[in-house]
Amino acid sequence: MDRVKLFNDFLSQKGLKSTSQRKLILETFLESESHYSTEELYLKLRKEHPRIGYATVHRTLKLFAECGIAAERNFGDGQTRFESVHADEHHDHLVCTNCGLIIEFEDQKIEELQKLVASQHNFKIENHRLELYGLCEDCRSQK
Amino acid sequence: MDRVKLFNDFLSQKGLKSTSQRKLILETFLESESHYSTEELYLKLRKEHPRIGYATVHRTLKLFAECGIAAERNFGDGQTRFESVHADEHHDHLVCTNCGLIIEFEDQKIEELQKLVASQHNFKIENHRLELYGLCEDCRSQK
DNA sequence: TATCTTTCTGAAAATTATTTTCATTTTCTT
DNA sequence: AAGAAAATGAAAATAATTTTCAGAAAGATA
Ligand SMILES: [Mn+2]
Ligand SMILES: [Mn+2]
Ligand SMILES: [Zn+2]
Ligand SMILES: [Zn+2]
Repeated sequence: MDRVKLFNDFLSQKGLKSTSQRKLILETFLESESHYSTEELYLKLRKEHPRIGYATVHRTLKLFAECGIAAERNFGDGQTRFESVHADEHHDHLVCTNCGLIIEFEDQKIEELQKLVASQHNFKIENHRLELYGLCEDCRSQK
Repeated sequence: MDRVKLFNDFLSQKGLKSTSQRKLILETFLESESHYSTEELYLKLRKEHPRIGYATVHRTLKLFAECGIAAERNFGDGQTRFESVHADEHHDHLVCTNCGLIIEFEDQKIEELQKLVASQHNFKIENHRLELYGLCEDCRSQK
């Protein structure tokens, strides 16, 4: 896997150490394409590895973000979430306010229009967030 | 002022009371078009009204949001901000990551494309947030 | 391999924004 | 004016995140 190598390179470049915990956390993080909060990943890990510490999980997720293999997200539920980043890909989110479902999308026209808006204000965009909150297909029909 | 009436109607409809603090906080909140955190508004109020309590300011801002005359925003600095809402208007934000400047914009094409994305996923949008982070004109030239 | 230095870990404490509690005060209805 | 209901402000509680710190582990060096 490529992101495992990216992380290992990041660690050695920073003089940080490769530990069993970091390997485990990265492996589990990459296993699913979830948008994990620290709490959620910690609880998942603890099932198989009861000795793991919350602080270690959190610190490691922050390292992933610093390294660039993960991105921090906030969907307004008061918890920072981390999602795996795929090389140079970008996407935005549809978030179901009823069941929490997260759908990813990318719309090139919207991206272009954002750049246009920024240039109209002499603004240099570093990053952006676009989130559409509402009801997903299932939750709509259940009403 | 219209939003003063809106808030008073909201209070009486909910069986809540009109107090000197609520009047003062609303008046000060409406005075400027800022994006206030509780802390910021509290500090501003305290200069003239040292007896005002932080909790009262915060509770009142939440009431404004519930009433619909204010909206809660999060620009990623860890503080919830409140801004005055103008009837049925909507806007998104450019946020300077260097000086904190906030520029408001509305782009009808982007809004349309958002609806299109949502409909492609059978998603019913309730609300959305679009924030473009980067450097404002001044901060760009100072680099 | 043994030793040494540095970093890491996990538990607990600290921090920070927000929310709640509660005794007292204020509003506003009889 | 009296009573009921709600509001206030200070302090405590809560919750997510971050930091501290003593002991453990990694990995460089001899
Ligand atoms: Mn995502
Ligand atoms: Mn605004
Ligand atoms: Zn749903
Ligand atoms: Zn700026």
